[in-house]
Amino acid sequence: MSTSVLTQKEPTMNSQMTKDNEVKIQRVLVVDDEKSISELITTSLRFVGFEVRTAASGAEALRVAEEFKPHALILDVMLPDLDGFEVCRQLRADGQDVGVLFLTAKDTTEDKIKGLTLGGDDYVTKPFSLEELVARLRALLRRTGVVESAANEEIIRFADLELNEATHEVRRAGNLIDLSPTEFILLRYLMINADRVVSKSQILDHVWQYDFRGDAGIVETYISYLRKKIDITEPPLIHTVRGVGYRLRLPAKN
Amino acid sequence: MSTSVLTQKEPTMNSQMTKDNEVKIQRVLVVDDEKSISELITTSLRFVGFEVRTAASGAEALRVAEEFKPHALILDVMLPDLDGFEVCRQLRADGQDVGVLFLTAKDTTEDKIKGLTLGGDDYVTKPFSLEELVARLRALLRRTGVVESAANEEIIRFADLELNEATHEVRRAGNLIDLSPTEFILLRYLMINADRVVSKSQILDHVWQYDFRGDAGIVETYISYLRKKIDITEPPLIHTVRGVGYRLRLPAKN
DNA sequence: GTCTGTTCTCAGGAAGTTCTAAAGTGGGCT
DNA sequence: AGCCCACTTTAGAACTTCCTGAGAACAGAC
Repeated sequence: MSTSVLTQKEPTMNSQMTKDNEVKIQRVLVVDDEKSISELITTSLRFVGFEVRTAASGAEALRVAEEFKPHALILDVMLPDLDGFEVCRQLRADGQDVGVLFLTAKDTTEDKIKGLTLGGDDYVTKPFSLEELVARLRALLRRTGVVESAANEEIIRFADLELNEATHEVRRAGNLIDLSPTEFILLRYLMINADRVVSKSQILDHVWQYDFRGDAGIVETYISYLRKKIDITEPPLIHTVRGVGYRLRLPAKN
Repeated sequence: MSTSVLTQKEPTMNSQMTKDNEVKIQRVLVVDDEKSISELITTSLRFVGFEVRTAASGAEALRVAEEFKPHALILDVMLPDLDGFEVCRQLRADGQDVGVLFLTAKDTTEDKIKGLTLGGDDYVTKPFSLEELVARLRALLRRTGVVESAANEEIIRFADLELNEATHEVRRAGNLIDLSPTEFILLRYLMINADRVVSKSQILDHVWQYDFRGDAGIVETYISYLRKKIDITEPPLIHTVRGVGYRLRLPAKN
Protein backbone atom coordinates (compact mmCIF):
# COMPACT_ATOMS: atom_id res chain seq x y z
CA MET A 1 0.00 0.00 0.00
CA SER A 2 1.09 3.50 -0.43
CA THR A 3 1.92 6.01 2.21
CA SER A 4 -0.09 6.66 5.30
CA VAL A 5 -0.47 9.55 7.58
CA LEU A 6 0.06 8.66 11.15
CA THR A 7 -1.99 11.10 13.01
CA GLN A 8 -2.81 9.03 15.98
CA LYS A 9 -2.89 10.70 19.26
CA GLU A 10 -4.59 9.68 22.39
CA PRO A 11 -7.74 11.55 23.28
CA THR A 12 -7.11 14.99 24.65
CA MET A 13 -8.19 14.00 28.09
CA ASN A 14 -6.83 10.61 28.78
CA SER A 15 -6.41 8.32 31.64
CA GLN A 16 -3.20 9.67 32.98
CA MET A 17 -4.56 13.13 33.52
CA THR A 18 -6.73 14.15 36.36
CA LYS A 19 -9.27 16.83 35.81
CA ASP A 20 -6.89 19.60 36.82
CA ASN A 21 -4.57 18.53 34.07
CA GLU A 22 -2.18 17.26 36.63
CA VAL A 23 -0.42 14.34 35.06
CA LYS A 24 -0.50 11.14 37.01
CA ILE A 25 1.82 8.79 35.28
CA GLN A 26 1.38 5.12 35.88
CA ARG A 27 4.33 2.84 36.14
CA VAL A 28 4.37 -0.51 34.41
CA LEU A 29 7.06 -3.14 34.61
CA VAL A 30 7.32 -5.35 31.55
CA VAL A 31 8.91 -8.73 32.11
CA ASP A 32 9.73 -10.88 29.12
CA ASP A 33 12.92 -12.55 27.98
CA GLU A 34 12.16 -12.09 24.29
CA LYS A 35 13.63 -8.75 23.54
CA SER A 36 11.46 -8.08 20.51
CA ILE A 37 8.32 -8.57 22.54
CA SER A 38 9.35 -6.40 25.43
CA GLU A 39 10.44 -3.67 23.04
CA LEU A 40 7.16 -3.83 21.20
CA ILE A 41 5.21 -3.50 24.41
CA THR A 42 7.45 -0.83 25.82
CA THR A 43 7.18 1.36 22.74
CA SER A 44 3.43 1.11 22.71
CA LEU A 45 2.93 1.74 26.39
CA ARG A 46 5.27 4.71 26.46
CA PHE A 47 3.41 6.15 23.53
CA VAL A 48 0.09 5.98 25.30
CA GLY A 49 1.58 7.57 28.35
CA PHE A 50 2.86 4.98 30.76
CA GLU A 51 6.22 5.01 32.43
CA VAL A 52 7.85 1.71 31.60
CA ARG A 53 10.76 -0.39 32.81
CA THR A 54 11.70 -3.80 31.60
CA ALA A 55 13.21 -6.93 33.03
CA ALA A 56 14.32 -10.06 31.20
CA SER A 57 14.16 -12.57 34.04
CA GLY A 58 12.23 -13.28 37.20
CA ALA A 59 15.11 -12.32 39.44
CA GLU A 60 15.63 -9.06 37.63
CA ALA A 61 11.90 -8.36 37.80
CA LEU A 62 11.94 -8.68 41.57
CA ARG A 63 14.94 -6.44 41.84
CA VAL A 64 13.51 -3.73 39.58
CA ALA A 65 10.06 -3.91 41.14
CA GLU A 66 11.46 -3.19 44.56
CA GLU A 67 12.89 0.06 43.45
CA PHE A 68 10.49 1.05 40.65
CA LYS A 69 7.29 0.37 42.59
CA PRO A 70 5.18 -0.32 39.51
CA HIS A 71 1.40 -0.01 39.54
CA ALA A 72 1.17 -3.04 37.31
CA LEU A 73 3.28 -5.80 35.83
CA ILE A 74 3.09 -7.33 32.41
CA LEU A 75 4.61 -10.67 33.07
CA ASP A 76 5.46 -13.54 30.79
CA VAL A 77 4.69 -16.78 32.59
CA MET A 78 7.54 -18.46 30.77
CA LEU A 79 10.79 -17.05 32.08
CA PRO A 80 14.31 -18.48 32.06
CA ASP A 81 14.56 -18.71 35.85
CA LEU A 82 11.48 -18.42 38.04
CA ASP A 83 8.17 -18.69 36.29
CA GLY A 84 5.77 -15.80 36.22
CA PHE A 85 3.57 -17.20 38.94
CA GLU A 86 6.48 -17.49 41.28
CA VAL A 87 7.52 -13.92 40.60
CA CYS A 88 4.00 -12.83 41.35
CA ARG A 89 3.91 -14.81 44.58
CA GLN A 90 7.15 -13.36 45.86
CA LEU A 91 6.06 -9.84 45.04
CA ARG A 92 2.87 -10.27 46.96
CA ALA A 93 4.72 -11.84 49.85
CA ASP A 94 6.80 -8.71 49.85
CA GLY A 95 3.66 -6.72 50.29
CA GLN A 96 3.85 -5.09 46.89
CA ASP A 97 0.34 -4.17 45.92
CA VAL A 98 0.50 -4.66 42.22
CA GLY A 99 -1.85 -5.89 39.48
CA VAL A 100 -0.44 -8.45 37.11
CA LEU A 101 -1.23 -9.03 33.47
CA PHE A 102 0.20 -12.40 32.51
CA LEU A 103 1.40 -13.22 29.05
CA THR A 104 0.92 -16.86 28.22
CA ALA A 105 1.48 -19.02 25.20
CA LYS A 106 -1.74 -20.11 23.63
CA ASP A 107 -1.29 -23.68 24.80
CA THR A 108 -0.66 -22.97 28.45
CA THR A 109 -2.91 -25.34 30.35
CA GLU A 110 -6.01 -23.64 31.57
CA ASP A 111 -5.70 -24.72 35.16
CA LYS A 112 -2.40 -22.93 35.46
CA ILE A 113 -4.11 -19.71 34.53
CA LYS A 114 -7.18 -20.25 36.60
CA GLY A 115 -6.97 -19.03 40.11
CA LEU A 116 -4.63 -16.30 39.00
CA THR A 117 -7.28 -14.29 37.37
CA LEU A 118 -9.20 -14.41 40.60
CA GLY A 119 -7.36 -11.64 42.33
CA GLY A 120 -8.20 -9.01 39.76
CA ASP A 121 -5.26 -10.08 37.68
CA ASP A 122 -5.72 -11.00 34.07
CA TYR A 123 -3.90 -12.72 31.24
CA VAL A 124 -3.42 -12.27 27.54
CA THR A 125 -2.28 -15.01 25.22
CA LYS A 126 0.57 -14.58 22.81
CA PRO A 127 0.39 -13.44 20.11
CA PHE A 128 -1.77 -10.51 21.10
CA SER A 129 -2.81 -7.28 19.48
CA LEU A 130 -1.52 -4.13 21.06
CA GLU A 131 -4.94 -2.58 21.40
CA GLU A 132 -6.06 -5.63 23.28
CA LEU A 133 -3.06 -5.55 25.57
CA VAL A 134 -3.45 -1.88 26.39
CA ALA A 135 -7.18 -2.23 26.94
CA ARG A 136 -6.64 -5.11 29.35
CA LEU A 137 -3.93 -3.26 31.17
CA ARG A 138 -6.17 -0.26 31.62
CA ALA A 139 -9.03 -2.43 32.81
CA LEU A 140 -6.72 -4.04 35.29
CA LEU A 141 -5.51 -0.74 36.67
CA ARG A 142 -9.10 0.35 36.91
CA ARG A 143 -10.03 -2.74 38.88
CA THR A 144 -7.07 -2.65 41.20
CA GLY A 145 -8.05 0.92 41.95
CA VAL A 146 -4.80 2.62 41.16
CA VAL A 147 -6.61 5.28 39.20
CA GLU A 148 -9.96 6.72 40.08
CA SER A 149 -10.22 9.49 37.54
CA ALA A 150 -13.52 9.80 35.75
CA ALA A 151 -11.72 9.91 32.45
CA ASN A 152 -10.94 6.32 33.07
CA GLU A 153 -14.26 5.17 31.69
CA GLU A 154 -15.39 1.75 30.78
CA ILE A 155 -17.75 2.97 28.12
CA ILE A 156 -16.52 4.66 25.01
CA ARG A 157 -19.09 6.72 23.16
CA PHE A 158 -19.25 8.35 19.81
CA ALA A 159 -22.48 9.78 18.46
CA ASP A 160 -25.11 7.12 19.12
CA LEU A 161 -22.49 4.43 19.29
CA GLU A 162 -21.59 2.92 22.62
CA LEU A 163 -18.87 0.42 23.35
CA ASN A 164 -18.62 -1.14 26.75
CA GLU A 165 -15.19 -2.48 27.65
CA ALA A 166 -16.37 -4.39 30.64
CA THR A 167 -19.23 -6.26 29.05
CA HIS A 168 -17.96 -6.20 25.49
CA GLU A 169 -21.33 -4.90 24.43
CA VAL A 170 -21.74 -2.55 21.52
CA ARG A 171 -24.87 -0.55 20.84
CA ARG A 172 -25.89 1.73 18.06
CA ALA A 173 -28.88 3.93 18.90
CA GLY A 174 -29.54 1.64 21.81
CA ASN A 175 -29.64 -1.55 19.74
CA LEU A 176 -27.29 -4.29 20.69
CA ILE A 177 -24.87 -5.25 17.96
CA ASP A 178 -23.06 -8.53 17.89
CA LEU A 179 -19.41 -8.22 16.90
CA SER A 180 -16.68 -10.78 16.50
CA PRO A 181 -13.55 -10.22 18.59
CA THR A 182 -11.59 -8.62 15.77
CA GLU A 183 -14.49 -6.41 14.81
CA PHE A 184 -14.74 -5.27 18.41
CA ILE A 185 -11.09 -4.30 18.66
CA LEU A 186 -11.21 -2.56 15.33
CA LEU A 187 -14.25 -0.56 16.30
CA ARG A 188 -12.68 0.40 19.60
CA TYR A 189 -9.59 1.58 17.80
CA LEU A 190 -11.67 3.71 15.49
CA MET A 191 -13.63 5.10 18.40
CA ILE A 192 -10.54 5.96 20.42
CA ASN A 193 -9.34 7.85 17.38
CA ALA A 194 -12.73 9.27 16.53
CA ASP A 195 -12.61 12.05 13.98
CA ARG A 196 -9.00 11.46 13.07
CA VAL A 197 -7.92 9.66 9.96
CA VAL A 198 -6.20 6.40 10.73
CA SER A 199 -4.31 4.63 7.99
CA LYS A 200 -4.63 0.99 7.16
CA SER A 201 -1.12 0.32 8.42
CA GLN A 202 -1.87 1.98 11.70
CA ILE A 203 -4.92 -0.18 12.04
CA LEU A 204 -2.97 -3.26 11.13
CA ASP A 205 -0.25 -2.45 13.64
CA HIS A 206 -2.63 -1.83 16.49
CA VAL A 207 -5.57 -4.11 15.94
CA TRP A 208 -4.03 -7.23 14.48
CA GLN A 209 -1.78 -9.61 16.35
CA TYR A 210 1.86 -8.74 16.06
CA ASP A 211 2.67 -11.87 14.11
CA PHE A 212 0.12 -11.29 11.39
CA ARG A 213 1.84 -11.78 8.05
CA GLY A 214 -0.90 -10.89 5.62
CA ASP A 215 -1.44 -7.62 3.91
CA ALA A 216 -3.46 -4.56 4.70
CA GLY A 217 -6.27 -5.73 2.47
CA ILE A 218 -7.76 -7.50 5.43
CA VAL A 219 -8.51 -4.15 6.98
CA GLU A 220 -10.80 -3.38 4.05
CA THR A 221 -12.62 -6.62 4.59
CA TYR A 222 -13.18 -5.92 8.26
CA ILE A 223 -14.24 -2.36 7.62
CA SER A 224 -16.79 -3.81 5.28
CA TYR A 225 -17.98 -6.25 7.98
CA LEU A 226 -18.25 -3.43 10.47
CA ARG A 227 -20.17 -1.21 8.13
CA LYS A 228 -22.67 -3.95 7.53
CA LYS A 229 -23.24 -4.19 11.24
CA ILE A 230 -23.09 -0.65 12.48
CA ASP A 231 -23.71 1.51 9.46
CA ILE A 232 -26.97 -0.09 8.43
CA THR A 233 -28.34 2.46 10.86
CA GLU A 234 -28.25 5.92 9.32
CA PRO A 235 -26.23 8.03 9.24
CA PRO A 236 -23.03 6.17 8.35
CA LEU A 237 -20.19 6.84 10.75
CA ILE A 238 -17.31 5.00 9.11
CA HIS A 239 -15.90 7.05 6.28
CA THR A 240 -13.17 6.27 3.79
CA VAL A 241 -10.58 8.94 3.17
CA ARG A 242 -9.29 7.79 -0.17
CA GLY A 243 -5.56 7.28 -0.34
CA VAL A 244 -5.21 7.98 3.36
CA GLY A 245 -7.30 5.76 5.59
CA TYR A 246 -10.52 5.63 7.52
CA ARG A 247 -12.23 7.97 9.84
CA LEU A 248 -15.13 7.79 12.26
CA ARG A 249 -17.21 10.90 11.94
CA LEU A 250 -20.65 12.38 12.10
CA PRO A 251 -22.27 13.61 8.94
CA ALA A 252 -20.72 16.84 7.75
CA LYS A 253 -22.09 19.87 9.47
CA ASN A 254 -23.49 21.40 6.32
CA MET B 1 12.18 16.25 -11.30
CA SER B 2 12.53 19.48 -13.08
CA THR B 3 14.96 22.09 -12.02
CA SER B 4 14.00 25.08 -10.02
CA VAL B 5 15.56 27.50 -7.70
CA LEU B 6 14.43 26.78 -4.24
CA THR B 7 13.10 30.06 -3.07
CA GLN B 8 10.63 28.80 -0.55
CA LYS B 9 10.64 30.29 2.86
CA GLU B 10 8.48 29.48 5.80
CA PRO B 11 5.81 31.85 7.08
CA THR B 12 6.99 34.46 9.50
CA MET B 13 5.59 32.70 12.52
CA ASN B 14 6.14 29.04 12.27
CA SER B 15 6.37 25.96 14.37
CA GLN B 16 9.85 26.42 15.61
CA MET B 17 9.14 29.74 17.24
CA THR B 18 7.54 30.07 20.58
CA LYS B 19 5.16 32.89 21.18
CA ASP B 20 7.89 35.20 22.43
CA ASN B 21 9.58 34.80 19.09
CA GLU B 22 12.29 32.81 20.69
CA VAL B 23 13.52 30.41 18.08
CA LYS B 24 13.53 26.79 19.04
CA ILE B 25 15.34 24.99 16.31
CA GLN B 26 14.64 21.34 15.89
CA ARG B 27 17.38 18.95 15.01
CA VAL B 28 16.85 16.24 12.44
CA LEU B 29 19.28 13.53 11.47
CA VAL B 30 18.87 12.27 7.92
CA VAL B 31 20.20 8.79 7.26
CA ASP B 32 20.36 7.52 3.71
CA ASP B 33 23.18 6.10 1.65
CA GLU B 34 21.94 7.59 -1.60
CA LYS B 35 23.58 10.94 -1.65
CA SER B 36 21.05 12.51 -4.01
CA ILE B 37 18.22 11.64 -1.66
CA SER B 38 19.86 12.81 1.50
CA GLU B 39 20.88 16.06 -0.18
CA LEU B 40 17.39 16.64 -1.45
CA ILE B 41 15.95 16.15 2.00
CA THR B 42 18.65 18.11 3.74
CA THR B 43 18.23 21.14 1.51
CA SER B 44 14.49 21.14 1.98
CA LEU B 45 14.59 20.73 5.72
CA ARG B 46 17.20 23.43 6.21
CA PHE B 47 15.08 25.69 4.12
CA VAL B 48 12.07 25.27 6.29
CA GLY B 49 14.11 25.87 9.39
CA PHE B 50 15.44 22.62 10.74
CA GLU B 51 18.96 21.99 11.82
CA VAL B 52 20.13 19.00 9.82
CA ARG B 53 22.94 16.48 9.91
CA THR B 54 23.36 13.49 7.70
CA ALA B 55 24.76 10.01 7.96
CA ALA B 56 25.26 7.46 5.19
CA SER B 57 25.28 4.28 7.25
CA GLY B 58 23.76 2.83 10.37
CA ALA B 59 26.99 2.95 12.30
CA GLU B 60 27.56 6.56 11.36
CA ALA B 61 23.98 7.38 12.32
CA LEU B 62 24.52 6.03 15.80
CA ARG B 63 27.75 7.93 16.17
CA VAL B 64 26.29 11.22 15.00
CA ALA B 65 23.09 10.80 17.01
CA GLU B 66 25.04 10.43 20.21
CA GLU B 67 26.59 13.80 19.83
CA PHE B 68 23.93 15.66 17.82
CA LYS B 69 20.96 14.60 19.96
CA PRO B 70 18.39 14.93 17.20
CA HIS B 71 14.70 15.39 17.92
CA ALA B 72 13.85 13.18 15.01
CA LEU B 73 15.44 10.84 12.49
CA ILE B 74 14.63 10.36 8.87
CA LEU B 75 15.90 6.89 8.35
CA ASP B 76 16.12 4.73 5.25
CA VAL B 77 15.28 1.17 6.22
CA MET B 78 17.71 -0.08 3.61
CA LEU B 79 21.23 0.75 4.72
CA PRO B 80 24.57 -0.78 3.77
CA ASP B 81 25.34 -2.06 7.26
CA LEU B 82 22.65 -2.23 9.94
CA ASP B 83 19.11 -1.84 8.73
CA GLY B 84 16.95 1.06 9.84
CA PHE B 85 15.09 -0.98 12.40
CA GLU B 86 18.27 -1.99 14.13
CA VAL B 87 19.48 1.60 14.23
CA CYS B 88 16.18 2.59 15.75
CA ARG B 89 16.37 -0.18 18.33
CA GLN B 90 19.87 0.72 19.43
CA LEU B 91 18.99 4.36 19.76
CA ARG B 92 16.01 3.59 21.91
CA ALA B 93 18.02 1.16 23.98
CA ASP B 94 20.41 4.03 24.52
CA GLY B 95 17.56 5.99 25.98
CA GLN B 96 17.53 8.48 23.13
CA ASP B 97 14.02 9.81 22.99
CA VAL B 98 13.66 10.31 19.31
CA GLY B 99 10.86 10.00 16.76
CA VAL B 100 11.67 8.16 13.58
CA LEU B 101 10.33 8.67 10.10
CA PHE B 102 11.29 5.63 8.06
CA LEU B 103 11.86 5.74 4.33
CA THR B 104 10.92 2.54 2.56
CA ALA B 105 10.81 1.45 -1.04
CA LYS B 106 7.29 1.12 -2.34
CA ASP B 107 7.72 -2.59 -2.83
CA THR B 108 9.08 -3.30 0.62
CA THR B 109 7.23 -6.36 1.77
CA GLU B 110 4.45 -5.48 4.09
CA ASP B 111 5.75 -7.43 7.04
CA LYS B 112 8.89 -5.34 7.04
CA ILE B 113 6.80 -2.23 7.32
CA LYS B 114 4.64 -3.71 9.98
CA GLY B 115 4.98 -2.23 13.41
CA LEU B 116 6.46 0.99 12.17
CA THR B 117 3.57 3.16 13.17
CA LEU B 118 3.62 2.07 16.77
CA GLY B 119 5.52 4.46 18.95
CA GLY B 120 4.36 7.54 17.16
CA ASP B 121 6.78 6.72 14.40
CA ASP B 122 5.72 6.79 10.80
CA TYR B 123 6.98 5.87 7.38
CA VAL B 124 7.00 7.38 3.93
CA THR B 125 7.51 5.37 0.79
CA LYS B 126 10.03 6.30 -1.85
CA PRO B 127 9.54 8.15 -4.06
CA PHE B 128 7.89 10.79 -1.90
CA SER B 129 7.00 14.41 -2.36
CA LEU B 130 8.85 16.89 -0.21
CA GLU B 131 5.67 18.45 1.10
CA GLU B 132 4.49 15.09 2.22
CA LEU B 133 7.76 14.33 3.92
CA VAL B 134 7.87 17.61 5.77
CA ALA B 135 4.23 17.37 6.79
CA ARG B 136 4.81 13.91 8.19
CA LEU B 137 7.92 14.99 9.99
CA ARG B 138 6.07 17.86 11.60
CA ALA B 139 3.20 15.61 12.59
CA LEU B 140 5.69 13.22 14.12
CA LEU B 141 7.40 15.93 16.15
CA ARG B 142 4.01 17.11 17.26
CA ARG B 143 3.06 13.64 18.43
CA THR B 144 6.27 12.80 20.13
CA GLY B 145 5.86 16.03 22.03
CA VAL B 146 9.19 17.59 21.26
CA VAL B 147 7.43 20.86 20.59
CA GLU B 148 4.46 22.10 22.50
CA SER B 149 4.10 25.56 21.06
CA ALA B 150 0.63 26.65 20.04
CA ALA B 151 1.96 27.54 16.63
CA ASN B 152 2.34 23.87 16.18
CA GLU B 153 -1.22 23.50 15.00
CA GLU B 154 -2.88 20.81 13.06
CA ILE B 155 -5.12 23.30 11.32
CA ILE B 156 -3.76 25.65 8.71
CA ARG B 157 -5.88 28.70 7.99
CA PHE B 158 -5.95 31.38 5.39
CA ALA B 159 -8.85 33.81 5.07
CA ASP B 160 -11.97 31.65 5.29
CA LEU B 161 -10.04 28.59 4.20
CA GLU B 162 -9.25 25.90 6.71
CA LEU B 163 -7.17 22.78 6.22
CA ASN B 164 -7.08 20.18 8.94
CA GLU B 165 -4.19 17.75 8.88
CA ALA B 166 -5.64 15.33 11.38
CA THR B 167 -9.01 14.88 9.80
CA HIS B 168 -7.96 15.71 6.26
CA GLU B 169 -10.88 18.08 6.08
CA VAL B 170 -10.82 21.25 4.06
CA ARG B 171 -13.42 23.95 4.48
CA ARG B 172 -14.11 27.20 2.76
CA ALA B 173 -16.37 29.54 4.70
CA GLY B 174 -17.33 26.57 6.80
CA ASN B 175 -18.35 24.39 3.87
CA LEU B 176 -16.71 21.05 3.56
CA ILE B 177 -14.74 20.53 0.36
CA ASP B 178 -13.74 17.16 -0.93
CA LEU B 179 -10.21 17.02 -2.33
CA SER B 180 -8.18 14.25 -3.89
CA PRO B 181 -4.81 13.48 -2.27
CA THR B 182 -2.82 15.54 -4.75
CA GLU B 183 -5.23 18.44 -4.53
CA PHE B 184 -4.88 18.33 -0.76
CA ILE B 185 -1.09 18.48 -0.85
CA LEU B 186 -1.14 21.24 -3.43
CA LEU B 187 -3.54 23.35 -1.42
CA ARG B 188 -1.50 22.84 1.71
CA TYR B 189 1.58 23.98 -0.15
CA LEU B 190 -0.19 27.10 -1.33
CA MET B 191 -1.51 27.80 2.13
CA ILE B 192 1.85 27.37 3.80
CA ASN B 193 3.17 29.86 1.30
CA ALA B 194 0.15 32.10 1.49
CA ASP B 195 0.66 35.54 0.02
CA ARG B 196 3.86 34.55 -1.64
CA VAL B 197 4.19 33.72 -5.30
CA VAL B 198 5.25 30.16 -5.95
CA SER B 199 6.40 29.12 -9.38
CA LYS B 200 5.15 26.10 -11.21
CA SER B 201 8.50 24.38 -10.88
CA GLN B 202 8.58 25.00 -7.18
CA ILE B 203 5.16 23.46 -6.92
CA LEU B 204 6.23 20.54 -9.04
CA ASP B 205 9.31 19.97 -6.91
CA HIS B 206 7.46 20.11 -3.63
CA VAL B 207 4.08 18.63 -4.29
CA TRP B 208 4.90 15.95 -6.81
CA GLN B 209 7.09 12.94 -6.12
CA TYR B 210 10.72 13.58 -6.86
CA ASP B 211 10.75 11.11 -9.73
CA PHE B 212 7.89 12.69 -11.62
CA ARG B 213 8.91 12.92 -15.25
CA GLY B 214 6.01 14.80 -16.79
CA ASP B 215 5.91 18.49 -17.44
CA ALA B 216 4.77 21.44 -15.42
CA GLY B 217 1.52 21.60 -17.34
CA ILE B 218 0.07 19.28 -14.77
CA VAL B 219 0.28 22.04 -12.22
CA GLU B 220 -2.02 24.14 -14.33
CA THR B 221 -4.46 21.30 -14.52
CA TYR B 222 -4.48 20.84 -10.77
CA ILE B 223 -4.77 24.55 -10.11
CA SER B 224 -7.82 24.44 -12.30
CA TYR B 225 -9.26 21.52 -10.32
CA LEU B 226 -8.63 23.38 -7.10
CA ARG B 227 -10.22 26.57 -8.31
CA LYS B 228 -13.33 24.69 -9.30
CA LYS B 229 -13.56 23.37 -5.80
CA ILE B 230 -12.48 26.22 -3.60
CA ASP B 231 -12.87 29.36 -5.67
CA ILE B 232 -16.50 28.83 -6.57
CA THR B 233 -16.97 30.69 -3.30
CA GLU B 234 -16.22 34.39 -3.72
CA PRO B 235 -13.80 36.00 -3.51
CA PRO B 236 -11.25 33.92 -5.43
CA LEU B 237 -8.11 33.22 -3.44
CA ILE B 238 -5.92 31.52 -6.00
CA HIS B 239 -4.38 34.11 -8.25
CA THR B 240 -2.22 33.71 -11.31
CA VAL B 241 0.85 35.86 -11.55
CA ARG B 242 1.44 35.72 -15.24
CA GLY B 243 4.87 34.48 -16.21
CA VAL B 244 5.78 33.86 -12.59
CA GLY B 245 3.48 31.48 -10.81
CA TYR B 246 0.57 31.36 -8.44
CA ARG B 247 -0.27 33.12 -5.27
CA LEU B 248 -2.87 32.64 -2.59
CA ARG B 249 -4.18 36.00 -1.52
CA LEU B 250 -7.14 38.02 -0.44
CA PRO B 251 -8.51 40.69 -2.74
CA ALA B 252 -6.43 43.85 -2.54
CA LYS B 253 -7.41 46.11 0.30
CA ASN B 254 -7.87 49.19 -1.84
C1' DG C 1 -16.67 -36.32 15.08
C1' DT C 2 -19.98 -32.28 13.23
C1' DC C 3 -21.56 -27.66 13.54
C1' DT C 4 -20.97 -22.77 13.87
C1' DG C 5 -18.77 -18.70 13.82
C1' DT C 6 -14.51 -16.45 12.69
C1' DT C 7 -10.47 -15.29 10.14
C1' DC C 8 -8.25 -14.60 6.06
C1' DT C 9 -7.33 -14.69 0.84
C1' DC C 10 -8.55 -13.59 -3.47
C1' DA C 11 -10.58 -11.72 -7.48
C1' DG C 12 -14.00 -8.92 -10.16
C1' DG C 13 -15.93 -4.76 -10.56
C1' DA C 14 -17.01 0.01 -9.08
C1' DA C 15 -15.37 4.30 -8.07
C1' DG C 16 -12.03 7.74 -7.83
C1' DT C 17 -7.51 9.75 -9.33
C1' DT C 18 -3.73 10.96 -12.22
C1' DC C 19 -1.93 12.56 -16.20
C1' DT C 20 -1.75 13.74 -21.26
C1' DA C 21 -3.23 16.05 -24.99
C1' DA C 22 -5.74 19.24 -27.40
C1' DA C 23 -8.98 22.88 -27.81
C1' DG C 24 -10.52 27.34 -25.74
C1' DT C 25 -9.64 32.03 -23.59
C1' DG C 26 -7.73 36.26 -22.83
C1' DG C 27 -3.67 39.52 -21.72
C1' DG C 28 -0.84 42.57 -23.48
C1' DC C 29 2.57 43.75 -26.98
C1' DT C 30 3.44 45.70 -31.54
C1' DA D 1 -6.62 45.42 -34.26
C1' DG D 2 -4.27 41.22 -34.58
C1' DC D 3 -1.19 38.03 -32.90
C1' DC D 4 1.45 35.32 -29.71
C1' DC D 5 1.88 33.00 -25.81
C1' DA D 6 0.62 31.85 -21.22
C1' DC D 7 -2.74 30.03 -18.99
C1' DT D 8 -7.36 27.49 -18.49
C1' DT D 9 -10.38 23.99 -19.22
C1' DT D 10 -12.14 19.70 -20.71
C1' DA D 11 -12.16 14.99 -22.15
C1' DG D 12 -10.76 10.64 -21.78
C1' DA D 13 -7.32 6.76 -21.29
C1' DA D 14 -4.60 4.46 -17.92
C1' DC D 15 -4.18 3.49 -13.59
C1' DT D 16 -4.94 2.94 -8.46
C1' DT D 17 -7.67 2.21 -4.62
C1' DC D 18 -11.50 0.43 -2.49
C1' DC D 19 -15.57 -2.59 -1.80
C1' DT D 20 -17.63 -6.87 -1.46
C1' DG D 21 -18.86 -11.70 -2.17
C1' DA D 22 -17.34 -16.43 -2.18
C1' DG D 23 -14.98 -19.76 -0.29
C1' DA D 24 -10.91 -22.13 2.05
C1' DA D 25 -8.90 -22.70 6.54
C1' DC D 26 -9.23 -22.82 11.19
C1' DA D 27 -11.04 -22.89 16.02
C1' DG D 28 -14.05 -23.85 19.63
C1' DA D 29 -18.45 -25.89 21.41
C1' DC D 30 -20.87 -29.70 22.05
